[in-house]
Amino acid sequence: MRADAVRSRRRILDAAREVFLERGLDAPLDLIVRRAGVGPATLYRRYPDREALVRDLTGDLLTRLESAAETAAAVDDDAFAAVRRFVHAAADLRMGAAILVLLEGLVVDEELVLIRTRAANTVETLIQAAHETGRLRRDVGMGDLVLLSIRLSRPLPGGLDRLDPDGSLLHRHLDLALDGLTAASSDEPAATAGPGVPLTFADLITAAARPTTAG
Amino acid sequence: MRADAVRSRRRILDAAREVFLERGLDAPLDLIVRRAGVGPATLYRRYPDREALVRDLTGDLLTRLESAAETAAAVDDDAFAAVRRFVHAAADLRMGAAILVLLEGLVVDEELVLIRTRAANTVETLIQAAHETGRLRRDVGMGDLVLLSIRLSRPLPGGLDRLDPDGSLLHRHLDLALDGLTAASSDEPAATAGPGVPLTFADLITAAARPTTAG
DNA sequence: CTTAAGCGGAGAGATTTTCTCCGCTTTCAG
DNA sequence: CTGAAAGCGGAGAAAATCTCTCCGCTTAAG
Repeated sequence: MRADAVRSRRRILDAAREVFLERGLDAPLDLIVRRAGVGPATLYRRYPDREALVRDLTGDLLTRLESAAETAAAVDDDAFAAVRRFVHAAADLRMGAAILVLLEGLVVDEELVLIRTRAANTVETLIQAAHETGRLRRDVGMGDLVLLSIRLSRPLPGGLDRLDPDGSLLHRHLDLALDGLTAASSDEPAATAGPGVPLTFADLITAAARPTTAG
Repeated sequence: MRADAVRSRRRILDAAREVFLERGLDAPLDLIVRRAGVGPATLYRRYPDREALVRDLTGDLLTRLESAAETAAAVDDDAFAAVRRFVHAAADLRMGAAILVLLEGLVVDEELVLIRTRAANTVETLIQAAHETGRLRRDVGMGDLVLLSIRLSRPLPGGLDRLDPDGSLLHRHLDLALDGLTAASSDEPAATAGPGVPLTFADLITAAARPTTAG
């Protein structure tokens, strides 16, 4: 693959992630083209249709996500610290794009499902370990963490993103929120949230699966 | 005002809030019409242009928001509980719409600014009281709370909203996150987030103000 | 029961979006 | 350095979407 082609692909993928997050998966490709600073032909040449683009973007993000999970598991001794690291990394990748895109029902691709499963397993292991150390609330599951990461890292409308040009506010808010997910110790009055049911990754997938076959 | 007109207005306003949150302030009015289940003429008859709609929506939400703040202040003895109640109420109203709309630069209307200021003052009082009880972290300001409420209550793309048909998950996550905003007591190991600077409401306004006069 | 206010659908006109053709530029192997 | 193949961007036609109005029917309220 030629060097300039690689560059274009990266630009398009980055732009697509932002635009899809801001405007939804059916945003005009035109916007992506403009944000990427490439000509329309460059996009259409590589991706014959919208789905091809979505597929490539998903694969890209999932791969990076999985490697983030592995890094987190390898670097931190403490399981909760590893979870924390992973959530931050996921937010940096704007995992929301991967998830929403992945689950919009477009992807039946076996290879992607494989990557997804592998990433999910790695993270699940991390979370179980954190549960066992007692630092992570038992009623907080992977679904909760994923949702948290999606919500806090999603681009905001109305220029509010200017509040956080370098992402430091995002990470600060993530840290604060993560503190709310720690298990209450016996004498800690802070945790006022009642007990609940952990949200699993499978819950997310089920929810996002288009009700195509239903009815 | 005739009863069916009142009903139409309510439908349109509710639909507009959702659509603006999902697609941004320049979403097609057509979508709003469709979601509201009314004819296009019904919208255009009441609102000659987009701005009129935005203005009415903003006023509606801000008024309700202010009354939520007052209720919270009146009902709860504990200041932190009042803040908590207010944040939940704000999320129910999808405050995000009010804020984004307010701040997208459209509103120069004196009346709206007045309502906004009144609402902000009420909330600010609540927050200061919560700071003084020592239960709310000093480095968490109104801007942080507003942002949190916006982020957690914003509609999600890709069918993920099906996870939470009745809003209970939203409130659960809010509670968890709010627990992260409590002040660390001397022997509490949970709060790992380092100290930071509180985000004020003014910060939000400044950030969102369109750089119209700039340049 | 009258009457005026309000409603929704059809659709013309304007705008936006998709997608391709083609001449110019960049990469890279030899 | 040079040639050839791969890649690029802009212009713009065709299709799709969006805006906004006219008008005959329905509903509310006195």
